[in-house]
Amino acid sequence: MRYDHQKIDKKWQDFWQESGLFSTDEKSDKAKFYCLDMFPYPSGVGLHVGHPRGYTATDIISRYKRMNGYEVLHPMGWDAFGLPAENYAIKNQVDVKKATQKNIDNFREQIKRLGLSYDWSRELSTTDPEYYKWTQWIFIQLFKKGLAYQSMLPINWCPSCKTGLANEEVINGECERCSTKVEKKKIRQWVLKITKYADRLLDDLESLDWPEKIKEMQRNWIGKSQGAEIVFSIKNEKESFNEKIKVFTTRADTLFGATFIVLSPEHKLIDKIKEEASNRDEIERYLKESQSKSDLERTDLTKEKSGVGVKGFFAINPADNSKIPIWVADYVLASYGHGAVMSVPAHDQRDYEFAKRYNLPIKEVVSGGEISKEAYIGEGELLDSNDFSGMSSQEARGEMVDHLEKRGLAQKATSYKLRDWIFSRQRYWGEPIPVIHCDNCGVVPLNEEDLPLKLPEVDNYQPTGTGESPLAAIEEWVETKCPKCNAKAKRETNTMPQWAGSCWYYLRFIDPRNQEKLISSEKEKKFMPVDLYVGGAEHAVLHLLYARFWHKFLYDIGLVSTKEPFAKLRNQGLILAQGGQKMSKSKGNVVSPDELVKEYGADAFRLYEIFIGPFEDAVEWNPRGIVGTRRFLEKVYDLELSVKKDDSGEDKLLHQTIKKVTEDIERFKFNTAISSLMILVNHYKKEGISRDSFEALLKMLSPFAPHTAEELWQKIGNKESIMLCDWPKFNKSLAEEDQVKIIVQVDGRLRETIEVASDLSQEEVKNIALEKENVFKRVGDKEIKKIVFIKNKLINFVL
RNA sequence: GGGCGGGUGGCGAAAUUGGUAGACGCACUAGGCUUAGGACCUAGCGCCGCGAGGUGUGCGGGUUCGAGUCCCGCCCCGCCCACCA
Repeated sequence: MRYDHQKIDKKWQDFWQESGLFSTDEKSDKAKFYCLDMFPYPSGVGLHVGHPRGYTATDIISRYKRMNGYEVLHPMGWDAFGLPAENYAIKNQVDVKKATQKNIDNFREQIKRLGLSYDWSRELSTTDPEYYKWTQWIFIQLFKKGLAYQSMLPINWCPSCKTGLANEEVINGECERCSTKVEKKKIRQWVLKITKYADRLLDDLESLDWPEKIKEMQRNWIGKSQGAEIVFSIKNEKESFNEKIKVFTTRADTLFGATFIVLSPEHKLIDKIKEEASNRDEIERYLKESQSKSDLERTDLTKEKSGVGVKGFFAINPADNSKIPIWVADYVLASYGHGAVMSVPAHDQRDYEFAKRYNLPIKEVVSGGEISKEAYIGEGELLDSNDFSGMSSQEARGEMVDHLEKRGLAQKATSYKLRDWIFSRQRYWGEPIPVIHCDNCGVVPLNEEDLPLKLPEVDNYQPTGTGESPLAAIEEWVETKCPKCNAKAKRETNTMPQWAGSCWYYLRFIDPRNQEKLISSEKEKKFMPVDLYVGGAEHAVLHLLYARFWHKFLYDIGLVSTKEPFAKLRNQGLILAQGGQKMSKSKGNVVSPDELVKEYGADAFRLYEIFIGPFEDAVEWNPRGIVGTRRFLEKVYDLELSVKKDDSGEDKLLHQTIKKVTEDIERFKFNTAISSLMILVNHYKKEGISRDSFEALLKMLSPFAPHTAEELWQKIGNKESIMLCDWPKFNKSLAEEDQVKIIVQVDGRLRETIEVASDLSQEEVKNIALEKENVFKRVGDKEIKKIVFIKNKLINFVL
């Protein structure tokens, strides 16, 4: 075998490492290009074939951009805090830190064997105290600005992981990691006020070159709706009790149809009225029942809605002062709006179902539906609504609020689905939250010069399950002095969630060893924003929203100069196991790159990773597929033996290929770029190749298959790395065809193709075409009604 | 239920503005080379048909000289969200 990939891979990987060709020159005056991968969580399983799909893409772009004269920043690091490492360590009785380091070392080796052009001098890990020092620093700034606060909250609690979870980590009522049913638990939590940034997070999406799908997911997650708050008075029969509650609605126009009020079981008013309600026991029973339900059960749409009426009390509908009943039902969420709704069964499907079940009145106030069958949620003309009757529902939406606003009973309001970010975890393996609880001073942040607050060594990472982190058991760490008054005080024992470190790592890559600051503003200005960010779509509302939030905060405190961190985002599609299943450790169908790289070489592997299908589509891994890209590389390798000494003039296909490959790289269409390189190589194999063409071919190949390209580049006598070459330019006139194939159709059906000089006129083409047997025998002496002619493409005789 | 994708050979897939459907690759078939081949070379490879030819991009209709591509109606699959008032 001439093409000894093992030797070649090693030779060039060593060369690149020593040459420093991948390191970014911060002082360069070239235009910068910041090309970033979502850094991996270094799991114990190691790399699987899904990771390198994105890494290969960014590597192609990075190498391509360097050849186009850019100073490229292309770093790699490790998102290494988090539950899996901790769980693994508990299970296998090993040291988390050591286990994590081992995983990192393994990942790094695996990645290096792929010949990816990372600037390894910038490598970082979120678990390094020199790194998390600044994560903690950011937390302190958030705290100082009032954006980090404590709250006793019924939080999502995973009884298996024994920790609180963010809303985003709860999937269908189950823990994202271990699929245990999530429970509600009230504990003290640190919360970040991401809701303060809701509007900016929403509005600035417009400016981003991101997949529309991801932007839409973020919009939905933020879930802004414009509507109104309407005030309902709550009274008892004797009218000795008089309170007011607010409800949020997007359909103020249907107010005359509000026939009852529904409170969520957690609503504050319930405590005040249940004692006096004549069916107190019934209410208590219902509250208990819904409290014991998990989120999963409460939101199960297939189940009938349940609720209980509050007897002895009623609400006043401010539209017509009618008395309407009050109900408690857990289909109303405490966490949205004001935790209470005005129920308009005629025009809301949920209220409709509820009213049907409990025989509550259904009053139609918007025309256009068939209320006997289902709720009508569309627009129409108002009915039965006093002065508003006859008005269009759209118009009434605003008018109704204006009208009530004069009496202080309503106002325009905006509601969001986005909740504040529950930021503390009752676990060990995360960044310690750098605050101290002092009896005199309250919560006091650490002095910045005392950062990093290092994680103490422990023997036991078992979560306590009491809502306290394992750190709470380390007395000598917990007991400390207040930075303000020097009295005895206790450290916060909660840690930050996994997402913390990934919220700002892209900044640290720009200035990774800065001891004084998180990032020098000079360097930040030079390299931000990230020009291209590539990773999986599964981070659409987690990492990508959190990072944008932190970035905007850092912008507000003057640390960064751009409003958004990631200018352009692309998602790689999943690589599925054979059979279309997701690859996972538990299914045992994870394909590792190691053996493939060993058997076929890094370049064949890289090529197959992106030749397999469109970059953003999910594809099934076909273990045979790599054979094709391997054969292609062997063909290229053998071409070197037949390179002709003399240059044989114009090479049209070469220039067409340069054009095609260049455009395809820019458009992320790597699969078709490779296919056109294959066509070119097949052509040369038959026709022979000149030295100039071979050099151009190698340059084009070098971002995709860098080891092979370097080796052949050297073999034909070049001294310097091919990386230092300019990207080949195509000659426009050469890239155009001077002979074209023209389709000849009769009545729209293909009858002949003719090859003629380009740019012939209709008349010339017509005459040539009509001489062809397949054409004239069909045309015969029939009348040609019309000729459709498209230059260089087609002529169609319509009879 | 809502949002976003998608449906093209045995398989992964190509196909700027409507203009040769199936490029490129895998698998397969035949022949060659060979002590041997899971290597290589040559040819073939949507379906029906010996052939001319017909037919063909989820299904049904439409626009057009011409539709994978545009319009109307339906079916199916994937992902994400989901009692958000």
